[in-house]
Amino acid sequence: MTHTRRRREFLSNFSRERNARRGEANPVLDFSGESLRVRFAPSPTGKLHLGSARTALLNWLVVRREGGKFVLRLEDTDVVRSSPEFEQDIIDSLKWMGIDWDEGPDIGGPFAPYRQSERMDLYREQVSRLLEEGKAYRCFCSPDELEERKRKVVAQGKPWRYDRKCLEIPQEESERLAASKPFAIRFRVPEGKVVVKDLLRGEVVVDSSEIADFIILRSDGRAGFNMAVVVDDITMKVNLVIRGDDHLTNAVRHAMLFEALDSAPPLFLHHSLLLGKDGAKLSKRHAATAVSDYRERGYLSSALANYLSLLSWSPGDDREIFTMEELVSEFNLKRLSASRAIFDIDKLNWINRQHMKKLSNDSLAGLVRPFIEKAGEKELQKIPPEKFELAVESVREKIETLSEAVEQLLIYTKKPDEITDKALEELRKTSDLDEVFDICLEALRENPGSSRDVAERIVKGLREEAKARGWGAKKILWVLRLGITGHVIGPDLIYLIMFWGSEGCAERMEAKRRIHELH
RNA sequence: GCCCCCAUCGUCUAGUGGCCUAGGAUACCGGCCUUUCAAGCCGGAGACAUGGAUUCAAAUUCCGUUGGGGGCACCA
Repeated sequence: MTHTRRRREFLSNFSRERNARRGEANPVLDFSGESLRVRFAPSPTGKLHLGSARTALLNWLVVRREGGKFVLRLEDTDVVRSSPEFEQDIIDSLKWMGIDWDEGPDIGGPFAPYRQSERMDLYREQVSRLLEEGKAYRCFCSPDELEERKRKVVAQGKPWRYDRKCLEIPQEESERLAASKPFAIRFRVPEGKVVVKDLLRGEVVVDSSEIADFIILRSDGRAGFNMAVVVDDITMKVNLVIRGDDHLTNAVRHAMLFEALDSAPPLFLHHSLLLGKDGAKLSKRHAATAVSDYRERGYLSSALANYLSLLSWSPGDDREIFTMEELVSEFNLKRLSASRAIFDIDKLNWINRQHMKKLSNDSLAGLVRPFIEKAGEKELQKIPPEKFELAVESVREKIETLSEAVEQLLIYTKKPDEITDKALEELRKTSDLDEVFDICLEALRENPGSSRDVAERIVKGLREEAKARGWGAKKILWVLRLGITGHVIGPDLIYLIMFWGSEGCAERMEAKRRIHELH
């Protein structure tokens, strides 16, 4: 595991260097008195993706653990694909997950605005500066021309990279042409090796000849992504950039831009990407990808965050279930792994179950209720609160998500005489059916009420009755279940009796016996 | 194609040269429990990609190979 070694060496060098300067110790990160500033910068071109949520969570955990500020910045320069609805989804989803920010488009902050679309002048200013300093140049090649030249090069089997045609244009001519011809501005990539300091991967060295002169200002006057990001990270004083692996090569461009703008680059951490079962970047063809999808499906936010945190990270012991608070105190960058992470819904389901287990019946019932309303189950909504809580308690062990509770609870809305074919069949093949029915009804009538005691007494009594007759307990209890619910599966008998009361259960059994002629 | 990143059970991971006949979790299979479905408990199967090198000793260090991923846009 090369990465482990490199990361640890780098981390220890990093802290040693800093600590020596300050003369004090900090276990992981130390910015020489500057406070930590991290950012999460999604582009509102879709709902908050699980992978982005993981990035946001990583940033949040680090900053809440180490102290510092968390900045939310919207990278909405793509006017066509960006939309306010997606922006809202991102904000709602982050909040739902328990991720909060100290500065952002909704709450402002000392470096506002926090939407790139509102910062264009700032970018143009810096682009002009680069242009004046000869670190950038105008490119008059039209998209069609570029396409044409690219096609020719590719046809010869050579890799295409911008050919610097416009770099040859003399300064005066460039300025003259600028008045009459549309142009974009490209960054003039300097020669030499570029080093990206990455907390996870050590120092990544790339020769700048690998990088083409990229666009920093489009011909329509909008700044390019790389330029906007760098100007923002400088002006917002971001000193740690945690983002996906897919930006590692961009980091090389960014490092060059920081240098060109006379700014120290932040420290980077490029985490591995979230992948689907087949190993490709997680996308809709693998599973639902939006955080809001999981919210709607009845996952607990704490479970989703817990699961996401466990990809590429472990506490170093066998513990796996953490609340958000526990994650903040346990999370440590030193234990983050650089290897890939495949999304596994089974594990998420299990973790969700573990989180639901920790909830009281009362809280769980409260969380289930909205799912019933959304499902439009009127009958379930009519159940009075105490009964509802009881009903939820009776199904909680059976469900993996909150929404699954709805279908499980439906058993409590069945009419007294309703029965499934399967249940009828089971009853009809029971020997001494009439007698067993009578035994059940008698036990129910002799113990009126709906308390747990009553329910337990009834079931216990029926067990003894079966034993006395030399039957298995199943012979009687199976009929009791089918008689009360009309279904072959369902909650524990104790709960059924408590829910309907022994009188109610007796009525339900009689209704079925009469209407379906069970003898 | 070029550049970069990654590589332990199907999946998530523990593992920093001897505690490793590789540990845990999940999923899977079997058993127990049991009125059903679950849950729970017990057990089983299941991995160091590969070839070299260093070393008394390598999952762990180094090099090559293979495989996977990402990037190479007037997208972000």
